[in-house]
Amino acid sequence: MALIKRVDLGDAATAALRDLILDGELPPGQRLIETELAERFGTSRGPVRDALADLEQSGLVTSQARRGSFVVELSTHDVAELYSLRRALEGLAAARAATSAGADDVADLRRRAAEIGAAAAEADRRRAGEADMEFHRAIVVLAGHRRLADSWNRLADQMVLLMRQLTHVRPDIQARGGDHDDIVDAIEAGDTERATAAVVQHLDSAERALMGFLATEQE
Amino acid sequence: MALIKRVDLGDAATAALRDLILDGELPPGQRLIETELAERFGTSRGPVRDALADLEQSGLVTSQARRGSFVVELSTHDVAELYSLRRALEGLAAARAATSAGADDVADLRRRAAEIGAAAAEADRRRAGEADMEFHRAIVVLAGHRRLADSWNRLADQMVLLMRQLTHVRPDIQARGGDHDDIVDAIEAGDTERATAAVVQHLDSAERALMGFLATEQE
DNA sequence: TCGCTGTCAACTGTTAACAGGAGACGTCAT
DNA sequence: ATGACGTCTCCTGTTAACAGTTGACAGCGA
Repeated sequence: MALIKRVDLGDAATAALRDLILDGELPPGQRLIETELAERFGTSRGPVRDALADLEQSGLVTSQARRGSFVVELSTHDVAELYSLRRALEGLAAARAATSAGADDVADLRRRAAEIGAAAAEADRRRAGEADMEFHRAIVVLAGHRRLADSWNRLADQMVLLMRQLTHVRPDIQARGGDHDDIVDAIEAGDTERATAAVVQHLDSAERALMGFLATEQE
Repeated sequence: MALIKRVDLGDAATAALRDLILDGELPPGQRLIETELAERFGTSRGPVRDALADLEQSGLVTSQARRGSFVVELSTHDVAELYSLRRALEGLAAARAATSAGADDVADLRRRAAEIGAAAAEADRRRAGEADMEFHRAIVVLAGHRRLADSWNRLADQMVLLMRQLTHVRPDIQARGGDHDDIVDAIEAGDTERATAAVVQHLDSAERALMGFLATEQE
Protein backbone atom coordinates (compact mmCIF):
# COMPACT_ATOMS: atom_id res chain seq x y z
CA MET A 1 0.00 0.00 0.00
CA ALA A 2 1.73 3.09 -1.20
CA LEU A 3 0.85 6.11 0.80
CA ILE A 4 -0.44 8.97 -1.16
CA LYS A 5 2.05 11.75 -1.28
CA ARG A 6 0.89 14.48 0.95
CA VAL A 7 3.21 17.34 0.20
CA ASP A 8 3.42 20.42 2.24
CA LEU A 9 4.39 23.06 -0.27
CA GLY A 10 6.10 25.08 2.38
CA ASP A 11 8.38 22.20 3.33
CA ALA A 12 8.90 21.28 -0.30
CA ALA A 13 9.90 24.84 -1.12
CA THR A 14 12.29 24.88 1.81
CA ALA A 15 13.95 21.69 0.61
CA ALA A 16 14.10 22.93 -2.98
CA LEU A 17 15.58 26.28 -2.02
CA ARG A 18 18.08 24.69 0.35
CA ASP A 19 19.23 22.43 -2.47
CA LEU A 20 19.56 25.32 -4.87
CA ILE A 21 21.75 27.13 -2.39
CA LEU A 22 23.84 24.19 -1.23
CA ASP A 23 24.36 22.98 -4.77
CA GLY A 24 25.75 26.37 -5.58
CA GLU A 25 23.12 27.22 -8.12
CA LEU A 26 22.32 30.31 -6.12
CA PRO A 27 25.73 31.69 -5.16
CA PRO A 28 26.49 33.54 -1.91
CA GLY A 29 25.34 37.12 -2.12
CA GLN A 30 22.62 36.25 -4.61
CA ARG A 31 19.47 38.26 -4.22
CA LEU A 32 16.41 36.07 -3.70
CA ILE A 33 13.22 37.44 -5.17
CA GLU A 34 10.05 35.90 -3.84
CA THR A 35 8.06 36.09 -7.04
CA GLU A 36 10.92 34.65 -9.01
CA LEU A 37 11.32 31.67 -6.72
CA ALA A 38 7.58 31.17 -6.60
CA GLU A 39 7.44 30.95 -10.35
CA ARG A 40 10.42 28.63 -10.38
CA PHE A 41 8.78 26.30 -7.88
CA GLY A 42 5.35 26.58 -9.44
CA THR A 43 3.73 27.88 -6.27
CA SER A 44 2.59 31.20 -4.93
CA ARG A 45 4.68 33.42 -2.74
CA GLY A 46 3.34 31.98 0.50
CA PRO A 47 5.35 28.78 0.57
CA VAL A 48 8.39 30.68 -0.66
CA ARG A 49 8.11 33.03 2.27
CA ASP A 50 7.98 30.02 4.56
CA ALA A 51 11.10 28.66 2.94
CA LEU A 52 12.97 31.94 3.26
CA ALA A 53 12.03 32.21 6.92
CA ASP A 54 13.18 28.65 7.55
CA LEU A 55 16.48 29.10 5.82
CA GLU A 56 17.07 32.35 7.59
CA GLN A 57 16.87 30.38 10.82
CA SER A 58 19.30 27.88 9.36
CA GLY A 59 21.69 30.68 8.59
CA LEU A 60 21.68 30.18 4.83
CA VAL A 61 19.75 33.33 4.05
CA THR A 62 19.67 36.83 5.47
CA SER A 63 16.74 39.17 5.19
CA GLN A 64 16.71 42.92 5.41
CA ALA A 65 13.33 44.44 6.05
CA ARG A 66 11.74 45.83 2.90
CA ARG A 67 14.95 45.16 1.04
CA GLY A 68 14.82 41.51 0.31
CA SER A 69 16.62 38.27 1.07
CA PHE A 70 20.09 37.16 0.08
CA VAL A 71 22.17 34.02 0.19
CA VAL A 72 24.64 34.53 3.03
CA GLU A 73 28.32 35.04 2.44
CA LEU A 74 30.46 33.44 5.11
CA SER A 75 33.63 35.12 6.29
CA THR A 76 36.57 33.91 8.35
CA HIS A 77 34.80 35.33 11.35
CA ASP A 78 31.88 33.07 10.59
CA VAL A 79 34.22 30.10 10.29
CA ALA A 80 35.53 30.82 13.78
CA GLU A 81 32.00 31.01 15.14
CA LEU A 82 30.94 27.83 13.43
CA TYR A 83 33.85 25.81 14.71
CA SER A 84 33.80 27.10 18.26
CA LEU A 85 30.12 26.34 18.51
CA ARG A 86 30.57 22.95 16.91
CA ARG A 87 33.17 22.10 19.54
CA ALA A 88 30.74 22.92 22.30
CA LEU A 89 27.83 21.05 20.75
CA GLU A 90 29.65 18.05 19.41
CA GLY A 91 31.69 17.74 22.57
CA LEU A 92 28.46 17.26 24.44
CA ALA A 93 27.12 14.98 21.74
CA ALA A 94 30.16 12.72 21.86
CA ALA A 95 29.97 12.43 25.62
CA ARG A 96 26.35 11.40 25.49
CA ALA A 97 27.01 9.04 22.61
CA ALA A 98 29.74 7.42 24.65
CA THR A 99 27.27 6.50 27.36
CA SER A 100 24.45 5.42 25.10
CA ALA A 101 26.01 3.81 22.03
CA GLY A 102 25.56 0.08 21.54
CA ALA A 103 27.76 -2.29 19.61
CA ASP A 104 25.91 -1.78 16.34
CA ASP A 105 26.03 1.97 16.75
CA VAL A 106 29.78 1.75 17.08
CA ALA A 107 29.98 -0.50 14.05
CA ASP A 108 27.99 2.04 12.10
CA LEU A 109 30.39 4.79 13.12
CA ARG A 110 33.34 2.69 12.05
CA ARG A 111 31.75 2.10 8.69
CA ARG A 112 31.28 5.82 8.23
CA ALA A 113 34.82 6.62 9.30
CA ALA A 114 36.09 4.10 6.77
CA GLU A 115 33.96 5.69 4.06
CA ILE A 116 35.62 9.02 4.73
CA GLY A 117 39.02 7.43 4.33
CA ALA A 118 37.99 5.65 1.16
CA ALA A 119 36.64 8.78 -0.44
CA ALA A 120 39.72 10.72 0.59
CA ALA A 121 41.97 8.03 -0.87
CA GLU A 122 40.27 8.48 -4.20
CA ALA A 123 40.67 12.22 -3.86
CA ASP A 124 36.92 12.55 -4.17
CA ARG A 125 36.60 15.65 -2.06
CA ARG A 126 32.92 16.08 -2.59
CA ARG A 127 32.16 12.61 -1.35
CA ALA A 128 34.68 12.86 1.48
CA GLY A 129 33.11 16.07 2.67
CA GLU A 130 29.66 14.58 2.69
CA ALA A 131 30.85 11.43 4.43
CA ASP A 132 32.55 13.56 7.03
CA MET A 133 29.36 15.48 7.76
CA GLU A 134 27.44 12.23 7.98
CA PHE A 135 29.93 10.86 10.46
CA HIS A 136 29.51 13.87 12.69
CA ARG A 137 25.77 13.83 12.23
CA ALA A 138 25.65 10.20 13.33
CA ILE A 139 27.29 11.12 16.62
CA VAL A 140 24.82 13.92 17.15
CA VAL A 141 21.95 11.57 16.47
CA LEU A 142 23.37 9.03 18.91
CA ALA A 143 23.30 11.69 21.57
CA GLY A 144 19.52 11.44 21.56
CA HIS A 145 19.04 15.11 22.30
CA ARG A 146 16.51 16.93 20.20
CA ARG A 147 17.50 20.48 20.99
CA LEU A 148 21.13 19.67 20.54
CA ALA A 149 20.38 18.13 17.17
CA ASP A 150 18.34 21.15 16.11
CA SER A 151 21.13 23.56 16.96
CA TRP A 152 23.68 21.35 15.26
CA ASN A 153 21.64 20.97 12.10
CA ARG A 154 21.60 24.68 11.60
CA LEU A 155 25.36 24.73 11.77
CA ALA A 156 25.60 21.73 9.47
CA ASP A 157 23.77 23.57 6.72
CA GLN A 158 26.16 26.45 7.07
CA MET A 159 29.11 24.10 6.99
CA VAL A 160 27.95 22.69 3.69
CA LEU A 161 27.53 26.18 2.33
CA LEU A 162 30.97 27.06 3.57
CA MET A 163 32.55 24.08 1.83
CA ARG A 164 30.70 24.92 -1.31
CA GLN A 165 31.91 28.46 -1.08
CA LEU A 166 35.50 27.33 -0.63
CA THR A 167 35.81 24.44 -3.03
CA HIS A 168 34.35 26.78 -5.53
CA VAL A 169 37.32 29.03 -5.11
CA ARG A 170 39.89 26.32 -4.92
CA PRO A 171 38.97 22.71 -4.22
CA ASP A 172 41.83 21.92 -1.95
CA ILE A 173 40.40 21.65 1.49
CA GLN A 174 39.62 18.50 3.25
CA ALA A 175 40.48 17.45 6.72
CA ARG A 176 42.60 14.36 6.37
CA GLY A 177 40.80 11.75 8.38
CA GLY A 178 42.55 9.63 10.95
CA ASP A 179 41.49 10.96 14.28
CA HIS A 180 37.97 9.88 13.47
CA ASP A 181 39.06 6.55 14.79
CA ASP A 182 40.12 8.08 18.07
CA ILE A 183 36.64 9.44 18.48
CA VAL A 184 35.01 6.11 17.81
CA ASP A 185 37.41 4.35 20.15
CA ALA A 186 36.52 6.66 22.99
CA ILE A 187 32.83 6.24 22.34
CA GLU A 188 33.17 2.48 22.22
CA ALA A 189 35.06 2.54 25.51
CA GLY A 190 32.27 4.60 27.04
CA ASP A 191 34.79 7.20 28.08
CA THR A 192 32.89 10.48 28.03
CA GLU A 193 35.86 12.67 28.82
CA ARG A 194 38.02 11.19 26.12
CA ALA A 195 35.21 11.25 23.58
CA THR A 196 34.68 14.94 24.18
CA ALA A 197 38.40 15.64 24.04
CA ALA A 198 38.81 13.68 20.82
CA VAL A 199 36.02 15.54 19.07
CA VAL A 200 37.21 18.90 20.28
CA GLN A 201 40.72 18.20 19.14
CA HIS A 202 39.53 16.94 15.79
CA LEU A 203 37.48 20.04 15.17
CA ASP A 204 40.29 22.19 16.41
CA SER A 205 42.75 20.85 13.90
CA ALA A 206 40.16 21.00 11.14
CA GLU A 207 39.57 24.64 11.90
CA ARG A 208 43.25 25.40 11.99
CA ALA A 209 43.77 23.74 8.64
CA LEU A 210 40.91 25.69 7.16
CA MET A 211 42.04 28.96 8.62
CA GLY A 212 45.55 28.42 7.41
CA PHE A 213 44.26 27.87 3.94
CA LEU A 214 42.09 30.96 4.09
CA ALA A 215 45.02 33.06 5.26
CA THR A 216 47.14 32.10 2.28
CA GLU A 217 44.15 32.40 0.02
CA GLN A 218 43.26 35.94 0.89
CA GLU A 219 46.36 37.98 0.29
CA MET B 1 13.89 63.94 16.40
CA ALA B 2 11.84 60.93 17.21
CA LEU B 3 12.12 58.15 14.72
CA ILE B 4 8.90 57.26 13.15
CA LYS B 5 7.82 53.90 14.30
CA ARG B 6 8.19 51.54 11.43
CA VAL B 7 6.49 48.42 12.64
CA ASP B 8 6.80 45.13 10.97
CA LEU B 9 3.53 43.44 11.79
CA GLY B 10 5.17 40.06 11.65
CA ASP B 11 7.71 41.03 14.29
CA ALA B 12 5.09 42.79 16.34
CA ALA B 13 2.87 39.73 16.28
CA THR B 14 5.80 37.57 17.31
CA ALA B 15 6.51 39.80 20.27
CA ALA B 16 2.85 39.96 21.23
CA LEU B 17 2.36 36.22 21.03
CA ARG B 18 5.56 35.54 22.92
CA ASP B 19 4.36 37.83 25.69
CA LEU B 20 0.99 36.15 25.83
CA ILE B 21 2.66 32.79 26.25
CA LEU B 22 5.38 33.82 28.66
CA ASP B 23 2.96 35.80 30.78
CA GLY B 24 0.91 32.67 31.12
CA GLU B 25 -2.13 34.08 29.41
CA LEU B 26 -1.96 31.22 26.95
CA PRO B 27 -1.20 28.19 29.10
CA PRO B 28 0.90 25.22 27.98
CA GLY B 29 -1.13 22.90 25.82
CA GLN B 30 -3.35 25.71 24.63
CA ARG B 31 -4.47 25.41 21.05
CA LEU B 32 -3.52 28.42 18.97
CA ILE B 33 -5.96 29.29 16.24
CA GLU B 34 -4.63 31.57 13.56
CA THR B 35 -7.84 33.44 12.86
CA GLU B 36 -8.41 33.98 16.56
CA LEU B 37 -4.96 35.43 17.12
CA ALA B 38 -5.26 37.52 13.98
CA GLU B 39 -8.43 39.07 15.28
CA ARG B 40 -6.87 39.60 18.69
CA PHE B 41 -3.89 41.40 17.18
CA GLY B 42 -5.94 43.29 14.64
CA THR B 43 -4.06 41.88 11.67
CA SER B 44 -4.64 39.25 9.06
CA ARG B 45 -3.40 35.69 9.34
CA GLY B 46 -0.15 36.39 7.52
CA PRO B 47 1.75 38.04 10.36
CA VAL B 48 0.28 35.51 12.78
CA ARG B 49 1.71 32.68 10.72
CA ASP B 50 5.07 34.41 10.80
CA ALA B 51 4.83 34.63 14.57
CA LEU B 52 3.88 30.99 14.95
CA ALA B 53 6.78 29.93 12.75
CA ASP B 54 9.18 32.07 14.75
CA LEU B 55 8.03 30.78 18.08
CA GLU B 56 8.15 27.25 16.85
CA GLN B 57 11.84 27.83 16.22
CA SER B 58 12.13 29.24 19.72
CA GLY B 59 10.55 26.12 21.09
CA LEU B 60 7.53 27.84 22.59
CA VAL B 61 5.06 26.44 20.09
CA THR B 62 4.66 23.13 18.32
CA SER B 63 2.85 22.71 15.04
CA GLN B 64 1.31 19.58 13.64
CA ALA B 65 0.60 19.71 9.95
CA ARG B 66 -3.02 20.43 9.19
CA ARG B 67 -3.82 20.09 12.85
CA GLY B 68 -2.79 23.38 14.27
CA SER B 69 -0.35 24.89 16.71
CA PHE B 70 -0.13 24.53 20.46
CA VAL B 71 1.77 26.09 23.31
CA VAL B 72 4.41 23.55 24.28
CA GLU B 73 4.27 21.62 27.52
CA LEU B 74 7.68 21.00 29.00
CA SER B 75 8.44 17.73 30.75
CA THR B 76 11.27 16.64 33.01
CA HIS B 77 12.94 15.26 29.91
CA ASP B 78 12.85 18.73 28.43
CA VAL B 79 14.34 20.16 31.60
CA ALA B 80 17.24 17.76 31.27
CA GLU B 81 17.76 18.77 27.66
CA LEU B 82 17.59 22.44 28.42
CA TYR B 83 20.11 22.31 31.22
CA SER B 84 22.58 20.04 29.49
CA LEU B 85 22.56 22.29 26.46
CA ARG B 86 22.82 25.38 28.60
CA ARG B 87 25.93 23.95 30.24
CA ALA B 88 27.55 23.46 26.86
CA LEU B 89 26.59 26.87 25.52
CA GLU B 90 27.12 28.94 28.62
CA GLY B 91 30.34 27.13 29.40
CA LEU B 92 31.66 28.39 26.10
CA ALA B 93 30.16 31.80 26.67
CA ALA B 94 31.79 32.19 30.06
CA ALA B 95 35.18 31.18 28.69
CA ARG B 96 34.94 33.76 25.94
CA ALA B 97 33.65 36.39 28.33
CA ALA B 98 36.64 35.73 30.58
CA THR B 99 39.00 36.69 27.81
CA SER B 100 37.08 39.67 26.50
CA ALA B 101 35.42 41.31 29.50
CA GLY B 102 36.65 44.73 30.57
CA ALA B 103 36.43 46.30 34.00
CA ASP B 104 33.05 47.88 33.35
CA ASP B 105 31.69 44.63 32.01
CA VAL B 106 32.68 42.94 35.24
CA ALA B 107 31.12 45.74 37.26
CA ASP B 108 27.93 45.28 35.33
CA LEU B 109 27.92 41.58 36.09
CA ARG B 110 28.44 42.27 39.77
CA ARG B 111 25.54 44.65 39.76
CA ARG B 112 23.33 42.01 38.21
CA ALA B 113 24.47 39.35 40.64
CA ALA B 114 23.64 41.69 43.51
CA GLU B 115 20.21 42.33 42.04
CA ILE B 116 19.50 38.62 42.10
CA GLY B 117 20.45 38.45 45.73
CA ALA B 118 18.37 41.49 46.58
CA ALA B 119 15.29 40.12 44.87
CA ALA B 120 15.79 36.75 46.51
CA ALA B 121 16.14 38.41 49.90
CA GLU B 122 12.76 40.01 49.43
CA ALA B 123 11.37 36.65 48.37
CA ASP B 124 10.33 38.24 45.08
CA ARG B 125 10.68 35.13 43.00
CA ARG B 126 9.43 36.68 39.83
CA ARG B 127 12.00 39.41 39.94
CA ALA B 128 14.74 37.06 41.07
CA GLY B 129 14.04 34.75 38.17
CA GLU B 130 14.19 37.57 35.68
CA ALA B 131 17.35 38.97 37.20
CA ASP B 132 18.91 35.53 37.03
CA MET B 133 18.13 35.20 33.33
CA GLU B 134 19.50 38.67 32.70
CA PHE B 135 22.72 37.77 34.48
CA HIS B 136 23.19 34.75 32.30
CA ARG B 137 22.20 36.67 29.22
CA ALA B 138 24.81 39.30 29.99
CA ILE B 139 27.52 36.64 29.96
CA VAL B 140 26.28 35.33 26.64
CA VAL B 141 26.31 38.83 25.19
CA LEU B 142 29.84 39.38 26.46
CA ALA B 143 30.91 36.31 24.54
CA GLY B 144 30.40 38.29 21.34
CA HIS B 145 29.26 35.26 19.39
CA ARG B 146 26.18 35.70 17.28
CA ARG B 147 25.38 32.06 16.65
CA LEU B 148 25.95 31.18 20.25
CA ALA B 149 23.61 33.96 21.29
CA ASP B 150 20.96 32.81 18.85
CA SER B 151 21.03 29.27 20.15
CA TRP B 152 20.99 30.46 23.71
CA ASN B 153 18.10 32.83 23.20
CA ARG B 154 15.92 29.99 22.05
CA LEU B 155 16.67 28.15 25.24
CA ALA B 156 16.10 31.27 27.28
CA ASP B 157 12.56 31.58 26.01
CA GLN B 158 11.90 28.01 26.97
CA MET B 159 13.42 28.56 30.39
CA VAL B 160 11.02 31.41 31.03
CA LEU B 161 8.15 29.24 29.93
CA LEU B 162 9.39 26.49 32.20
CA MET B 163 9.51 28.78 35.21
CA ARG B 164 6.09 30.05 34.41
CA GLN B 165 4.84 26.53 34.16
CA LEU B 166 6.34 25.62 37.52
CA THR B 167 5.68 28.66 39.64
CA HIS B 168 2.17 28.34 38.46
CA VAL B 169 2.00 24.96 40.11
CA ARG B 170 3.86 25.94 43.22
CA PRO B 171 5.98 29.08 43.41
CA ASP B 172 8.79 27.61 45.38
CA ILE B 173 11.65 27.27 43.00
CA GLN B 174 14.51 29.61 42.81
CA ALA B 175 18.14 28.83 42.70
CA ARG B 176 19.64 30.47 45.73
CA GLY B 177 22.30 32.74 44.36
CA GLY B 178 25.80 32.76 45.74
CA ASP B 179 27.86 30.98 43.18
CA HIS B 180 27.10 33.78 40.79
CA ASP B 181 29.98 35.53 42.45
CA ASP B 182 32.29 32.64 41.66
CA ILE B 183 31.44 33.02 38.03
CA VAL B 184 32.15 36.73 38.00
CA ASP B 185 35.39 36.23 39.89
CA ALA B 186 36.63 33.76 37.32
CA ILE B 187 35.66 36.06 34.47
CA GLU B 188 37.36 38.99 36.12
CA ALA B 189 40.51 36.92 36.60
CA GLY B 190 40.43 36.03 32.93
CA ASP B 191 40.54 32.36 33.85
CA THR B 192 38.64 30.61 31.08
CA GLU B 193 38.81 27.15 32.63
CA ARG B 194 37.50 28.30 35.96
CA ALA B 195 34.82 30.44 34.37
CA THR B 196 33.52 27.47 32.43
CA ALA B 197 33.69 25.22 35.46
CA ALA B 198 31.88 27.74 37.63
CA VAL B 199 29.03 28.15 35.18
CA VAL B 200 28.71 24.43 34.62
CA GLN B 201 28.63 23.76 38.31
CA HIS B 202 26.10 26.52 38.88
CA LEU B 203 23.78 25.15 36.23
CA ASP B 204 24.32 21.66 37.49
CA SER B 205 23.16 22.46 40.97
CA ALA B 206 20.28 24.53 39.65
CA GLU B 207 19.15 21.57 37.59
CA ARG B 208 19.47 19.20 40.50
CA ALA B 209 17.41 21.46 42.71
CA LEU B 210 14.76 21.74 40.05
CA MET B 211 14.69 18.03 39.38
CA GLY B 212 14.45 17.27 43.05
CA PHE B 213 11.49 19.53 43.33
CA LEU B 214 9.82 17.96 40.33
CA ALA B 215 10.36 14.48 41.73
CA THR B 216 8.56 15.29 44.95
CA GLU B 217 5.96 17.25 43.07
CA GLN B 218 4.92 14.48 40.74
CA GLU B 219 3.99 11.58 42.95
C1' DT C 1 -24.66 -1.22 23.47
C1' DC C 2 -21.20 -0.82 20.23
C1' DG C 3 -19.21 0.10 15.84
C1' DC C 4 -19.35 1.89 11.24
C1' DT C 5 -20.53 5.47 7.87
C1' DG C 6 -21.77 9.77 6.10
C1' DT C 7 -22.37 14.62 6.90
C1' DC C 8 -20.85 19.05 8.73
C1' DA C 9 -18.35 22.78 10.66
C1' DA C 10 -13.95 24.68 11.56
C1' DC C 11 -9.40 25.53 10.55
C1' DT C 12 -5.12 25.22 7.91
C1' DG C 13 -2.59 25.52 3.48
C1' DT C 14 -2.59 28.10 -0.55
C1' DT C 15 -3.51 31.56 -3.89
C1' DA C 16 -4.33 36.08 -5.90
C1' DA C 17 -4.83 41.02 -5.39
C1' DC C 18 -3.58 45.56 -3.09
C1' DA C 19 -0.60 49.34 -1.03
C1' DG C 20 3.51 51.42 0.13
C1' DG C 21 8.73 51.70 0.24
C1' DA C 22 13.31 51.42 -1.95
C1' DG C 23 16.40 51.79 -5.49
C1' DA C 24 17.35 53.26 -10.41
C1' DC C 25 17.29 56.32 -13.82
C1' DG C 26 16.78 60.52 -16.22
C1' DT C 27 16.34 65.49 -15.96
C1' DC C 28 17.40 69.88 -14.52
C1' DA C 29 19.96 73.47 -12.28
C1' DT C 30 24.36 75.08 -10.96
C1' DA D 1 30.43 67.95 -15.39
C1' DT D 2 28.31 67.21 -11.15
C1' DG D 3 24.91 66.98 -7.78
C1' DA D 4 19.98 67.29 -6.36
C1' DC D 5 15.40 66.26 -7.33
C1' DG D 6 11.45 63.85 -9.19
C1' DT D 7 9.49 59.99 -11.44
C1' DC D 8 8.96 55.24 -12.29
C1' DT D 9 9.35 50.48 -11.69
C1' DC D 10 10.00 46.52 -8.97
C1' DC D 11 9.43 44.10 -4.92
C1' DT D 12 8.03 43.26 -0.19
C1' DG D 13 4.46 43.40 3.51
C1' DT D 14 -0.23 42.70 4.02
C1' DT D 15 -4.88 41.41 3.23
C1' DA D 16 -8.85 38.78 1.72
C1' DA D 17 -10.79 34.85 -0.61
C1' DC D 18 -10.64 29.74 -1.96
C1' DA D 19 -10.06 24.63 -1.45
C1' DG D 20 -9.04 20.56 0.93
C1' DT D 21 -8.57 18.04 5.53
C1' DT D 22 -9.48 16.92 10.01
C1' DG D 23 -12.15 15.83 13.90
C1' DA D 24 -16.85 15.62 15.73
C1' DC D 25 -21.26 14.10 15.75
C1' DA D 26 -25.48 12.00 14.41
C1' DG D 27 -27.74 8.18 12.28
C1' DC D 28 -27.80 3.54 10.93
C1' DG D 29 -26.95 -1.38 11.44
C1' DA D 30 -25.37 -5.36 14.04
